[in-house]
Amino acid sequence: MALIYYAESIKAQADAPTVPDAARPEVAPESVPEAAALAALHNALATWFAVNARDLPWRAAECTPWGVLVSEIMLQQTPVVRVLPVWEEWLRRWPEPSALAREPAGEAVRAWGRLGYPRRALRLHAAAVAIGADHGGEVPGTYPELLQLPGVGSYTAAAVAAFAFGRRETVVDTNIRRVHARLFSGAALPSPALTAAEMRLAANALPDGAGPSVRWNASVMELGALVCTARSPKCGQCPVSGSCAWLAAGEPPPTYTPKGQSWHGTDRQVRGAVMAVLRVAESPVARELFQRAPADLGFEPAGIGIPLAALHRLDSAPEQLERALSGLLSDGLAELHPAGFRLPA
DNA sequence: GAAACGTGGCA
DNA sequence: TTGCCAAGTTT
Repeated sequence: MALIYYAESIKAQADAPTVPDAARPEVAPESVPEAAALAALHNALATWFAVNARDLPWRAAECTPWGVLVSEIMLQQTPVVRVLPVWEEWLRRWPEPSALAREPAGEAVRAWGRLGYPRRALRLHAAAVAIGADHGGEVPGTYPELLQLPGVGSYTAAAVAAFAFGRRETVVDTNIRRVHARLFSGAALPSPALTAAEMRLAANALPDGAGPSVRWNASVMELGALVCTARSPKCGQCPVSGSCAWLAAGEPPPTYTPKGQSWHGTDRQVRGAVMAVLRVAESPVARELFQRAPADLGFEPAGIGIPLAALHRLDSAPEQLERALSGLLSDGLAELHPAGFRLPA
């Protein structure tokens, strides 16, 4: 499968600068290497990427911008291996934005399956509707246009403009942040929140020219995913370990401890369990079914079964269930039908 | 700027 | 087993 990043004819060649000169600080806390050393890094990673890049379907030359957009939304906070089968099914079922826009939003949520953060499915559906209304059914190709779409933030807008349209953009995701932190800044991990200094650093590291910049963005991201990983990085396999500030500094430990996301016993867990029920339910689910164990009902609710039992094993307090249900309603992930709760129709 | 938002695999 | 972590966005 040919990767788009090697194609001679990148779809667009826009070279808009991503950071205005006025935004640059007098002194950057960390900076990229001088031009010759930076060019050597560009070449080293391009060579490494040509050999080691994963053969992902959204990187294929024949993948449409819509396919890239769907992949980028699905990949937000979600590992590649879990996205792959769902992405294939979505693109088979909805090969273009208009196909998805014609469906009820609830179908998008149902097809989202267990990818997590189901509001992404809702927003992707809304994005498909907006693409039909504002862009003639074609995924827009510029950063500001993409940024207007629901569920598309600064990372996704830059990624789609770069990887689907071949534009020179400052793409900064968690992988790129980590590689930059180690390679340029000598830190084990990036700061908890993305800073303006990081964006300047990333913009300064970008090679000139659309094609090289796309290749650089993709290869740094891939290096972070495969080699320069958060835990136990494989520095022995790293093509730029000789230039790594973190290695040169003796691999200092992180200067902060990330706060873990709590899960057990949270409203979030209850929301997830309720959504698991609604996704498999064949008809609206009465509130009573959420509150009483299936065994106590004296019958097996049609087409629900195991997810409902899982919900009851949580044994959440009534007010917690209530918070979850009302939250899902206000988020548009569920709606209240006379017969009970269901996915949005 | 902090907090909320799913899910499952791995150490 | 518990906690970390994964191609972030929104409020």
